[in-house]
Amino acid sequence: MANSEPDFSRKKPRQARARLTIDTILEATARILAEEGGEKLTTNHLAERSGYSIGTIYQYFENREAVVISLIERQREVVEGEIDALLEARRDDPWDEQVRGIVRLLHEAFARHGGSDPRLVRALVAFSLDRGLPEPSDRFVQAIIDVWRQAAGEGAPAMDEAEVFTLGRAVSEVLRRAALQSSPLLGTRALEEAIVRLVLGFLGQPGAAQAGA
Amino acid sequence: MANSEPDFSRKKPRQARARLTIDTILEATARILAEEGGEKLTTNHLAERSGYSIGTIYQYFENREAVVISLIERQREVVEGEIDALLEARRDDPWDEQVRGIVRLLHEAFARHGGSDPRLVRALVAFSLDRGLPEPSDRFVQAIIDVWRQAAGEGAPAMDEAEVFTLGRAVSEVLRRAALQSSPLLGTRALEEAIVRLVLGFLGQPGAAQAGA
Amino acid sequence: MANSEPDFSRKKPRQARARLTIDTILEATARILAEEGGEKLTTNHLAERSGYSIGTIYQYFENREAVVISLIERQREVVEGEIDALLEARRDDPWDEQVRGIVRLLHEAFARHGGSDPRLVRALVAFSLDRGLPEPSDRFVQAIIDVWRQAAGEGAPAMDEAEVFTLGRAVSEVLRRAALQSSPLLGTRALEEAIVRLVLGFLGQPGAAQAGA
Amino acid sequence: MANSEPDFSRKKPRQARARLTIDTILEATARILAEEGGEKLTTNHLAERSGYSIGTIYQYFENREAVVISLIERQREVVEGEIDALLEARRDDPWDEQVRGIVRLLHEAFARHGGSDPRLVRALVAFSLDRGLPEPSDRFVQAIIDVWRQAAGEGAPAMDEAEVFTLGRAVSEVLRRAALQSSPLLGTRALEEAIVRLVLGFLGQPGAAQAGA
DNA sequence: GATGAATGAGCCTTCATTCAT
DNA sequence: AATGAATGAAGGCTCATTCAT
Repeated sequence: MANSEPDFSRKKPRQARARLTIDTILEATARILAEEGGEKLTTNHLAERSGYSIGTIYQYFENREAVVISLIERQREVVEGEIDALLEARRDDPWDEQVRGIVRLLHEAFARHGGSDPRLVRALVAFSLDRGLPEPSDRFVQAIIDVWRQAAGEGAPAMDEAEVFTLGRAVSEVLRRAALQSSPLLGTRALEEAIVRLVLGFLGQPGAAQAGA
Repeated sequence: MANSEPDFSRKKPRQARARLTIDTILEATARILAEEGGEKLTTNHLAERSGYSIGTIYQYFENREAVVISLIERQREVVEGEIDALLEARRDDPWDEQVRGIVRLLHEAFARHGGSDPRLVRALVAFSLDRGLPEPSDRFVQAIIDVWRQAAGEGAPAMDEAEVFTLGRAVSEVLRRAALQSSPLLGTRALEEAIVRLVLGFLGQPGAAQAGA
Repeated sequence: MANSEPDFSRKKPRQARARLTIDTILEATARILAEEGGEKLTTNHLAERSGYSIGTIYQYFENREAVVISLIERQREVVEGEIDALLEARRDDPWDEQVRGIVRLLHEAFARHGGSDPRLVRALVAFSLDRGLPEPSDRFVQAIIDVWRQAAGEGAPAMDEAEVFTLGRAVSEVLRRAALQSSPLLGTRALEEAIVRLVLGFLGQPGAAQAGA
Repeated sequence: MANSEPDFSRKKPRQARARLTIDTILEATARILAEEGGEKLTTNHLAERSGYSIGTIYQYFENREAVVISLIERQREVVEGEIDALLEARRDDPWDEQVRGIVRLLHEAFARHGGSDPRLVRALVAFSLDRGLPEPSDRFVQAIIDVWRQAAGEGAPAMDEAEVFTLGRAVSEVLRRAALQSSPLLGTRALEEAIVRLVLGFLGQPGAAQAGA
């Protein structure tokens, strides 16, 4: 025990320090993207704004691209974590209320980031597109569908791939566009209502069993 | 009268030549974007692939960016023209059939371009995002709404801004994502059905008057 | 006689036209130099501002440099012509008055051009320097010395090369600098007096015979 | 105490290295200007001749122009330093001897640089003219005037702006022209005498108090 | 671990000049 | 005589990356 402590404490600070460095660099990256745009994200400039030297950046990231990818992954983790936690809390509401809740959560998440850092969102999306990076998983669509099927009972027809794709993309892309454009609609009750209407209309439409009937 | 012809023909060839040059350059641009990706669109490479010298490119475009913008505008014009023409032809179908028709047209347009040049679409979208360029006008949403309101009669409630935005974005972004990802769903009947379901569900949902009632 | 006329008139218009073209081009050159600076004197820009095409410019001038050299020569001719004419008119004044007159003429010439087109003067001088072009001949120094020697009589000691150089350069460079800097002194009585004092002091100094003594 | 040394030496080498790099680049710049002319001063060529890469040049100079400006400033500092030192040493000579001394110093300075690097002088002057850079301060004129006034006593009339300008320009421009033209007069006793005559004649002329009277 | 001087491929762009019409 | 589309060498400069300290 006494032995493991020193090793641990000797390592911990190092790891903690490394993590701090990485965090600082990623934060500087986000700041540049948000405030100055993707074109200003040069390694030299990143070194300057992060307070670390170029050499240090290359100590932690293989190349410039790796920094951006790392940032994207981190953003994704944060958003997914938020969604999971929020879904957890609403487990007992009636199904359409739960759907509304899910939409609201997503909406709020986008409103939070999109409202403050449209350029960051824009830069990251553009980057993802350009490299063909995968999009954040649509965990929330599955949640909506799960909620709906549970209410509809066993008899509800399965949704095919095209329907899942359509529902998922429709919701997330509407929000994303609003964020990208810094639309004044983002964060309003009206937008939330419209998206809820889109989802409920889709689920309640012929071709899908009437849920809760 | 016969005398004015020579003057005319002396100018005509020049303009025709210029137009040919511009077209060739834009085609080479599209080819590079589609086949090699946005990073390979350097002025030198474009000169090489277009068959013209760098100097010639700069005779017709102010800078590299202007070439891409020009290409985007041209693509937009083509797509909008197609949509207009197609809308014209379906004027007399029943309203939900017309909606289905509009969706199909859009779907086909995306399937055509997206299917063959996903990288081109990707590159152009990424470029548009990065510069904050305006999106192609959503003429088709208005068409859908017009068709629906005509069927619903005078009593149909007006759609608010959020609803128009949501419906328009949902349809176009679902298709765009499918094209960007080169999804195998693109062009399938299943995807078309799912989108139609999305639209009809939205229009038939409480909050909107029941059309055709 | 009747025969030569047609030939003449056929040639005259051509030559006149050519001269007009050349004049127009040179004027445009001077205008660019004066208004936009030497860096803007590109063949394309010159074509644009002169109203002639690039091809036409190359019809009359071997290359871009030749245009500037031609302009410099023309300027020199104009200035020298003015000086000669002015010297002619003062032939009978007393010698120190003649010296004053010569200085005033030079001063006025510089004030006229330098005051209005300091950038043109600057550009032409810089160009001359850069290519090592010869400076406008110092005809006026010789005039001053001639006037002085005539008054001093045969006994006046000859001026050596260094003295001629010094006197000539001193006068012309003081004026040129004033023009180049757009000095507010240029054109003032005070500057004229100071230069006259410089010249008379030089001529009246030991080492030179006292003129008119 | 001994401990502080390492920190110091860790920084020192860096600065020393940077200074060496800058010096080398400036020397290469002067060499190119002197040997090949201003047109050959391209960034690529400078990199080649300095032995550093293009990137290194841009690490220390904002752009090509900044290199030349830096060189001009350095030259100016050197010349002004020489003049100051030389003035200091002659403080006790009689006034006209002091004037002669000052002229000689200037003359020697020009003869030294101008004689060896006429193209360098030419290039730097042309550059200065083109950008409208300020001329090296005329510290020496003030020195001449100070010496003269001290000898003339309190009663000596003040020199007006035009007189100071004329005297200063006359001396420096005569020398500069000689350097620019690589005149064989440069460095000769005859030229020195002629300039001294110019100065003394100016100072002794009516309109200025007779010095030493 | 951290540093930052040095690198250099390669980018975008300019502009004098040619030549077919 | 006049045109101007086309050319392409060459220039200034950026920036991701390396490596000796």
